[in-house]
Amino acid sequence: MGRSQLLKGTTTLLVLAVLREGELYGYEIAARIRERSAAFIDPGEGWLYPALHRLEAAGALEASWRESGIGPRRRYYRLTRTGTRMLEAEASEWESFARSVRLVAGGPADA
Amino acid sequence: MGRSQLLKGTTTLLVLAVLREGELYGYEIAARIRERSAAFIDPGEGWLYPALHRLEAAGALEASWRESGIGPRRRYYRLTRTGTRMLEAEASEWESFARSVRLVAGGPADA
DNA sequence: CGAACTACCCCGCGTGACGATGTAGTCGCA
DNA sequence: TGCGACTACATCGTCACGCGGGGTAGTTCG
Repeated sequence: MGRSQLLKGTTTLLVLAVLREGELYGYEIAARIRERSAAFIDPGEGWLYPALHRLEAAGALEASWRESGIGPRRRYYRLTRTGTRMLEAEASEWESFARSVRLVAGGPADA
Repeated sequence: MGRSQLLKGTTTLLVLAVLREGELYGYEIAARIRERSAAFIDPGEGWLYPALHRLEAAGALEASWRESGIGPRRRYYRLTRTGTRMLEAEASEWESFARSVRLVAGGPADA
C-alpha cells in the first residue's frame, strides 16, 4: 500500500507524456505507461478515463472517435498546444519536487 | 495548484529521513525539511503532527516530552528499529516510483 | 462473451484555518 | 525605575474540506 498515494499529482504528467509521441486511445495509453514504467505503474481505468476527461475539459487534449474495424470504436486523444505547455510545466514541477525529496531523503551530506 | 498533490505518500519518507540524524522535535522537523528542500517543501502543521502521531502509533517513532527551559515544552521524536526499516522501505519505494515516472515522462529515447 | 470505454462512490490524506499554551520582549504609566 | 499589560513568536495540536486515485459495476458494439 505504499505507492498508492504517490501517484497523486503525477497522473497528468504521465498521460500527457505518453501522448507526446502522437495520438493514442485510452487502452493504449494505459499500456504505454505500464510498459515504460516496467510494469511498476499500472493505470487503473478508474482514474485513467476521468483524467482524460479532465484534461480534455481543460483544453489540454483533443479527442475523436474512430472505428477500428476490428472491435469497438476507439477514442483517440492528442495533445493541443495548451497540453504541450502543460506537459512542460508538469514535467519541470515534478523535476523540482523529485529533487527536493531527494535532497531531504538523501541524507545530510549527499546529492 | 501544481504540486498540491505531489506530496501525497512522501510525507512518511520525509519525516523519517530527517530523523535519521537523531532526535528532533516537531517544529524543528518542519524547519529541517524546509531548509533541506530549499524551501520548496513547506510542511503544514495540518499534516506534520498527524503524521508524527501516525508514525508513533505505528511503532516507527518514539517520543518524549522535554522542557526546553526557554519556551513551550517540546516533543522529541526518534526512530525506532521499526522506523529505520520503514525508512529504508519508503526510500526504495520512492526511488522506484521516481524512476518509473522518469521513464515514462522522460520521452521515447532518453534516460 | 469480450474489448474498449464510462460512471459512480469511497476514502486516505494533504490543505488551510484556527486554537491553546508558554516565554520573552516591549511599552505604558505612576 | 518598576511592574503589569500587551505583543511577538515558538511549539503542539485539532478540524472541516476537497482533490483525486481505487474499485467496480454498467454500457456499447462486434
